[in-house]
Amino acid sequence: MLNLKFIQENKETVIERLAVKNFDAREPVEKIIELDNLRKALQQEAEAKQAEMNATAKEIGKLMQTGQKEEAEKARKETAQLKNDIAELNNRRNEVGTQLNDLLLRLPNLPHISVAKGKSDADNEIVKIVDNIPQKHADDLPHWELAKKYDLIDFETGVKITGAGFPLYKGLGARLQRALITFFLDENTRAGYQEVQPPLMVNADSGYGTGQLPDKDGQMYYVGEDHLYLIPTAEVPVTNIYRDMIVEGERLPIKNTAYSACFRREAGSYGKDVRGLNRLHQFDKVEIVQITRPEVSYEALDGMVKHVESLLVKLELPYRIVRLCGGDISFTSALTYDFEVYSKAQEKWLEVSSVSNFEEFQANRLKLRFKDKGDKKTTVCHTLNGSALALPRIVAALLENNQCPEGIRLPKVLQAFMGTDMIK
RNA sequence: GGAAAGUUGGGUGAGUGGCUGAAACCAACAGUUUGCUAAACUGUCGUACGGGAUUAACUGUACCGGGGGUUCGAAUCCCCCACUUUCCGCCA
Repeated sequence: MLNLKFIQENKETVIERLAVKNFDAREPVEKIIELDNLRKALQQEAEAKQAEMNATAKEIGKLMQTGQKEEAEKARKETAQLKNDIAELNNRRNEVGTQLNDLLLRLPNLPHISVAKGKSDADNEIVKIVDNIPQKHADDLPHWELAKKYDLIDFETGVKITGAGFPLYKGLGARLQRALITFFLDENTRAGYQEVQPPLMVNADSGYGTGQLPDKDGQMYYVGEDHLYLIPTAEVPVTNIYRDMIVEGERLPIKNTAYSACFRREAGSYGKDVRGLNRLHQFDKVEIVQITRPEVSYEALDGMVKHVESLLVKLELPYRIVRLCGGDISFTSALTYDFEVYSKAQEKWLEVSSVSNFEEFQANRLKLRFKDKGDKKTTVCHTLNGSALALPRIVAALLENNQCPEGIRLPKVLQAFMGTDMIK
């Protein structure tokens, strides 16, 4: 959520910058300013009357105590009109406040100044691409066939148990999941991220805190009976650890990493790129989250990008780093780098990580601020997160790229976890 | 699923209608004292939204789980809801 004062003072900038995200903000922004001004006026009027009311009430109290019943009675009668006025003013203010808040919640984050306008992922800028892109051989198999051949993943049984998009991992396939999760968590911990294991369901407050609600309502699985949402990413519970907090400045930056299963309904995204592991309703991911002082958040973002890159290097996967254009960047993000790995048999780039700086956007909703020792003022933090990494497409690329006549070679860093250097 | 108790400031915890934005203690911060440490003492010590010239002093209002009500006046009384804890039941 954008800061109201900022919108007031930078109306045109807000509209221009949101246009980069292909979001026409003129109408909502003007409405927001109008409502905010109205709210202030109503507040001032109501508070002035309330102050008068409070003073009268105090007086009545004194009169009663000193036994001046008649005077008290007289004063009491005078409060009736005030009371009505205040009630009416407050009603109007609440109405205005609700409308205002609703508009604010639906306004996307401003893209960083460096973000280019663009329509879709076709306009993203490739900032780095490695040069060892593998060539497809005629007899290369896509990962879903390799998974079957080596009995690693059973999609059909997943369908039987639950439905499409819920694969059953088996044998070395299951072990590979465990190996990757452990590897990622170990690497992230070594890089200074404290490991946490969060709940897999969250309440609505948490959903609003990180911006999934109301924007992504309908994309999350909802457990109606208990009003809980299955998390689409560990970002949600982990970032919400710090909701409604004023942290000590010296604790920053806060760095957390968490493994979680992730659940996504993916409503409306059928038809394309859904084969095998490319798109699932349930998948495993290890996430990294940072909470920083505003002035260093872009440094932190660079650090996270470097870190994620190091994971891909260690896994010996061909990758590229993409800087998202305005049209492809998410509702909540100011700047996002996507990591994609090349999957040889599909001859396709697969997104495996998205590393974003949300600046104040989430922190405003979360009411996440910090205060330095001896300082009176609180400052809103910046929040960032990234996948490090999402498993399914990593697995897809590992299987496809490392297939050879003898089986599937495993990168060195996974061999100890897997107990073998080759899936046969 | 059944029953009971509870939800107050960073923590513990007092407070059953006006003098309570909230005692006391602890923690924290600043200072005095001190050869150093410790102790002692003094002071400061919530947040949000307004006003004040958008950075001050100062000042208004709100906030004691959330929402509504009674009242001139509510942390305190009433209603609804959420959550937490404990006991019983069930169960990994």
